[in-house]
Amino acid sequence: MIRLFDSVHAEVRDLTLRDDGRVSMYVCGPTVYELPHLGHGRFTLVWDVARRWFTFQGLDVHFVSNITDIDDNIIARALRDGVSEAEVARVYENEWWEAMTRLGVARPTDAPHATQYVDQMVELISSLLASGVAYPTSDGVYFDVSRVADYGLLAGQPLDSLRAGARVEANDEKRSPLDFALWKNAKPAEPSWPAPFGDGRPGWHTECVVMSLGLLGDGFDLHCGGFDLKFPHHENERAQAVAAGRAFARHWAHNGWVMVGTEKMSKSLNNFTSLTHLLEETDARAYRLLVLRSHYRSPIEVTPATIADAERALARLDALARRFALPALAGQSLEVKSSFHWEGLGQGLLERVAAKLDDDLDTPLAVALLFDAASSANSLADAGDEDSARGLALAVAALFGALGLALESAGDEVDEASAALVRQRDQARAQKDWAEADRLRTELAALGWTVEDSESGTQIRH
RNA sequence: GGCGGCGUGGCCGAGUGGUUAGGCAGGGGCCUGCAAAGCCCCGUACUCCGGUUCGAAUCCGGACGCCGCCUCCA
Repeated sequence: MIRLFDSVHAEVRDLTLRDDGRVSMYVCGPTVYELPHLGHGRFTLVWDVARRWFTFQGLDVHFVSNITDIDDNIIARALRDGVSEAEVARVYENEWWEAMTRLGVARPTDAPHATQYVDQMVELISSLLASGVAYPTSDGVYFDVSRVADYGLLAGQPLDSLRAGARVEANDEKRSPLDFALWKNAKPAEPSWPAPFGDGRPGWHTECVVMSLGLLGDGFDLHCGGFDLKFPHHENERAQAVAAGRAFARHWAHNGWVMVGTEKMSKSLNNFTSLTHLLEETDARAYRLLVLRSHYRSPIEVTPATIADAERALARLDALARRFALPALAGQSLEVKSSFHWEGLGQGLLERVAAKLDDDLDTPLAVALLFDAASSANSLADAGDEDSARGLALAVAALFGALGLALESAGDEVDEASAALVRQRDQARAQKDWAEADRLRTELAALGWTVEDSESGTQIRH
């Protein structure tokens, strides 16, 4: 049984599924109007890991994550850049998938676009208007939060105290400052869609509720996203579903944010670092390992120092992969437990790691166990027990693969000039000409190579 | 103001009422022609003040500090 912290109940509880053996999960995706930042990288990695783990454990996962391709920010960006909204969305959606590919985040089963669900949004809004839960104003259609009895469930506060702290500016036509826009009336030169209650475009909260219910159906299993979406976004999604008489998510899970120093990385603080930029200069696996080494609900700091730390830890794992010539795993493919052979030490490792991951995705402890196992594998091999060592190392690679982290056993490509130096060095060493051997090592080092001697001769890597 | 989270050794970062988290960096050793990689050993930490307990970093109370949500945000 997989257990997960549920944001509504504020405790770890069993992940009970609507359909046995199948998980339906929705993760709020990006609004595509700029390059993805580190926070996007965090949440996609966290939920990619969750999805991969569920899959590894034999569950059939239906993973939906949307692309919001119409919204205020996109319109503003289009105006600034002098291009169409569709063009802004196209450009930044491409950047998004490019970054996801580099991060090794597997494609969602479905990645719906908001603009392709407008008809269903109009339908929902019409029904909410008909039942009196929604009301029109001069600039759009709003949702009356007082009509949902348990509004505030996700916020963990009753409506009154939420209202008391409301920072939204007063709007005479809104019945409550917490009421939110379901539909924004068309403005000149802005994209709009026809609707019986007036041409316009959908509000953000309406997009996600329609897409999640549309693709996963009523009472789907798990709704995920960053903590900052818990309220008001997820609260408002849920409110619409409840008002429409539809069962919404059975479980809610939220991930911690990325910190910049002591502050949260966020739009309003304008302190975000582009994920695209990070991936241009570092091994994307380092970010994944950094994410895996802290709990998904804790905040993390992503800085050159923490990334470098992760890169050095990664080097240790790659060295293990080279030593045992472990197969490359992960990438876009999702691993499944049953496709590996588990026995002996590997079986024991699997059981211990699985116990941690099944318990609220405790990746930091799982990773600690895997590093321990890596040391054991090396130790066993040093002691001459190659079979046990290799079995354990294979299990380590399989489990990292399950989490989407591919260990690299392939050496770097060696150019002919460097290869010639390697041959010369082997010759010098065979003749015990240590001075020449050391000279050649220095020469290789100057070309950026780290030299390692082995039974099969000089090996070099970057 | 309401609600929630956090404060761990040089750094990152877990965790349980009593026994080594793990990684990085550092020191010593083994291995090596010398290295690299690997292995072994080493730090005895938990904001502060009370309390509960045979025993608390881990439970309770308080103080201090920090952060988040109640606008947009992953």
